[in-house]
Formats: sequence, C-alpha cells, structure tokens
Amino acid sequence: MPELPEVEIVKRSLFKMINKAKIIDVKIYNRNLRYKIPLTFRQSLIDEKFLKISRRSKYLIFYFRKKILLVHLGMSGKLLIMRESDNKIFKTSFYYDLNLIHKHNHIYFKLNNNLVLVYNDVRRFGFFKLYNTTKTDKIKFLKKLGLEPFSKKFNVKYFKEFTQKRKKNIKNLLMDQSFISGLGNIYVNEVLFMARIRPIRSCNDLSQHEIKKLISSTKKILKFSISKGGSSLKDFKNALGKSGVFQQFFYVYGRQNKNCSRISCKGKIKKILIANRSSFYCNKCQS
DNA sequence: ATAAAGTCCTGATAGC
DNA sequence: TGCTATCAGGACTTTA
Repeated sequence: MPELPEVEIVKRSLFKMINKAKIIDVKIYNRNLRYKIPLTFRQSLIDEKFLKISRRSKYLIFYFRKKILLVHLGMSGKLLIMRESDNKIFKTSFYYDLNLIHKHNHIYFKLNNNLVLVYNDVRRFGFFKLYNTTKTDKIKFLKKLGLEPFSKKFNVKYFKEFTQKRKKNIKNLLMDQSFISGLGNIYVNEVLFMARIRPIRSCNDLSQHEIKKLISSTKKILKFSISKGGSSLKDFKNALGKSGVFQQFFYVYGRQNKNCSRISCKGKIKKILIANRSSFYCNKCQS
C-alpha cells in the first residue's frame, strides 16, 4: 500500500521523531531487498545526521551532509521507531498494525536520541539506496517521475498533451508514475469512482469536464487520505494499533458485490482485472 | 491455492 | 525494413 498518502504520513512522523538525530550504528539482518544492500552501507551512514526528510511520489528522501538515502517501501515495507529504554514500538503511518513478525525486521538504525529506526518488509520489494550527492536530479528513480499530483501544473492542458498520442485506459494512465507520480492501485480506483469514470475508458476519449473532474478528484482523494492519516496519528502510542482503520474510508476498493457508496445510486461495485490488477467500479454511476 | 498495496524488464505491436 | 514509442504481461517474494 504505501501510496502517496501513507508515505507522506511516514515522512511527517519521522520528521518529528528523528530529524537532526545522528546515526550511531546500523545493523543489517537481510541485505536482499529489491536491490542488494552493499557491504559499505553501514560504514557510510555511521555518524551521519538526518538534516532533512522529504517525499517525492512514493519515495522517501533522507538528506545528510553530502549524501542522500533514497527509500522505497515497495508493497509491504514499514518504518518503525523503537524506544531503546523499553523496546516499545511506535508506528510511523496508519497503513499497518503492530503485529509485525520479527524476522522481517531487516535493518536497524541506532540513533543518538535513544530511538532505533527499524525497517520491516515481508516481501522485500522495498529498497534503500545511498548516493554520494545531495542533488535529486542525479538520481534515476526520481528523474523519470511525472508531476506530483498536488502540483499546479497537473491541469487539463498537461493531461491533454500527455494523452494526445496515447490510448491506454485511464486506470493504467493514472498508475503510470511518469504521468502522475504517487497514485497506486487503491487510490486510482478511488479517484475514478469520485470522478464517475470507468477504469477501462480510453484516456484520450475523456471530455473536458471529465478531465477536470478527474484532476480535482485526484487531489481531493489524496488530501483526504493524508488528513485521515494525520488524525489517526493521535493514537500513535496505542500499541494495539488496529488494522483496517483506514480501509473504512474506501469507496470502491475491496468492495466488490457491495452497494455503491453513493446514497442515491442503486449500483453495485464490480471487480475486474486490468493489467492483472484488481479494479473496482460502480456499474451505474461510473460510465 | 490464489491474491496482495509497487516497479522493472522484456517482448510484442503500432506507426512513421 | 528499421526505428521509436507505447503497452501488456511476467517476474520478484512471502503470507494468509
């Protein structure tokens, strides 16, 4: 899940807890993440201080004096904070609960503020890459990304220019990180529902009105989710962090065969496969 | 057993 | 035919 809203919340949490902290040790239990972590990783990070933490798309960017640590959480990556005095664990986002299996804790960053930053990832699709530069335009993963959804440049003109020669369906277009970066399979479904557009529609076949609606829905859905994540941070200290809390906000994702969330709509939510990913839409109000 | 939130790579296809 | 852009599908991995 970690799509843009989840990663944004991780970033905000980490900023509060570890910004300006210094790494005093790194322990790696499994180097085999998406990209193998090199043997030099530990030594290159010891004594480095977190100077800034930012997010681009679904990537976290940790800035050090002359280095950047780029982190992607893949599908199941989680960053946790552990307090050394009592080993108490703190979540950094709302998309997971604390019933984590210890053997999937792959990396520990021991900090000088009595906290340990822990990376847990069941599927190991996430990655950590360290760069000897502080310039993000040197990093290939970031260079190829399209606009941030909240950018003012994400407008009708941009949409039309990008889709002029393309005919892929609108769902896959929104999933394409070189078009708009940050949406994943869950939020794409939610956005299309809000915009009342069927996921299989061709992207160069939308009306001006539909394009406008799609753009505003994208921004709204993401903002709403960030705000929900923000408020769920209140029970940050609740070690029983309940799973599924965020899911109650989904309009269509995972709701196949259920009634449409629009009170006035009598439609049913359908589930189909598009590019091998589950796609959900209302058969009545999305056309 | 089938499916899962993400991205990269490859091979196929379309169009010039 | 050849080049390029685009696109779909598979691969990666572990768990429930």
